Amino acid sequence: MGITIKDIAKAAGVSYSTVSKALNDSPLVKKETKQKILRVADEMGYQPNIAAKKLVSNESRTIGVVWPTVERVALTTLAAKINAALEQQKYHMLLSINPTKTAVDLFNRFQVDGVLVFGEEAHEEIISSSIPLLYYGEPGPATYPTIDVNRRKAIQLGVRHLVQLGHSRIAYIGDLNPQHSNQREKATGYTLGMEEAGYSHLHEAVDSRGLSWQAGYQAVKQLLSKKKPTALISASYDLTVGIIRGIKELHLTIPQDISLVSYDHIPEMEKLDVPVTAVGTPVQTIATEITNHLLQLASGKKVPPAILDVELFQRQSSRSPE
DNA sequence: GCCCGACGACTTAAATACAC
DNA sequence: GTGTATTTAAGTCGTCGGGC
Repeated sequence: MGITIKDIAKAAGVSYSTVSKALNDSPLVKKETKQKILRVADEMGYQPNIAAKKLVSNESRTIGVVWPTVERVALTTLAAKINAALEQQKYHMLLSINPTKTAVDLFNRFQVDGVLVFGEEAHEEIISSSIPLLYYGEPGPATYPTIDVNRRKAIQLGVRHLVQLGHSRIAYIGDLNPQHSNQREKATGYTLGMEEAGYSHLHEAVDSRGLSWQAGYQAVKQLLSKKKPTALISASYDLTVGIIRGIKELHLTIPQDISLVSYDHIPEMEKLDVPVTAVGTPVQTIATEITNHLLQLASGKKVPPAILDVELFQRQSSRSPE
């Protein structure tokens, strides 16, 4: 059993009602008394009991997040930003790495105020929840709202950028599994971008069969053993890490021998061996939008589906072909 | 199956203590 | 007597276990 306001009341020599008021910054408690109570609470390591608060306020100020993988850097960055945004609103975040249905059931039992589902894979199970759910990425059941990045437009932007630089032999490396609709969107963006530029005949999409750095490494080796594109578009940050490694091992340089544009608009792109041109929605914007949506859902409001606009952030990895 | 009490945090109204 | 600070008591919330 942890420290309760009754323990603090006893230690501070006041009633628990006064402790409650002091902890909630009530003007009905004298400044000196309030400071003393806060000091005692701090010394005793007091942490409010979320379950008890929920009984009174009917809100836990906690958001559950169904976490698909701990391996993807872009998602880890996004989760950290969401956590920071929720903290600013005095909310807490709980992560579950259980399968979606198990995690949602668990969060229902914990009575969190809302649940964010990272839809990285197709949702075959029908999830039912009395708590508001928000899906990011892969859409969930039609009854729940979805927020996503315009992935198709992002990759199209990348193709346009490379075409404007003078590239025509532009290849794409990404997960081409038709069951993953958000990955399919990126591949469609590539196809449309190539069509728009009149380069359909140069279309070269390589299935990385996953989004890990290893997948990117294997895919780029496979591609460059047969073809010699002047530019590459990668479908994710992790793939990009593997692609850079593969290109380096083949004694090619970025961007002199091959230009590179990557999906995932995250600050980590700046820190790679070669700072990489990125397309997508800035991760901070995604985090802010997701947080706003979650808090609206938690307060009982309805939110429409949202598709976030994208941008291109040019760095050293892309330039005109030599 | 129904009722009741307990759990912890919180609110509120009423009562009390104390200084001026 | 008045005003301020604090205490007391009661009630609320959802869930669970125990007693009848």
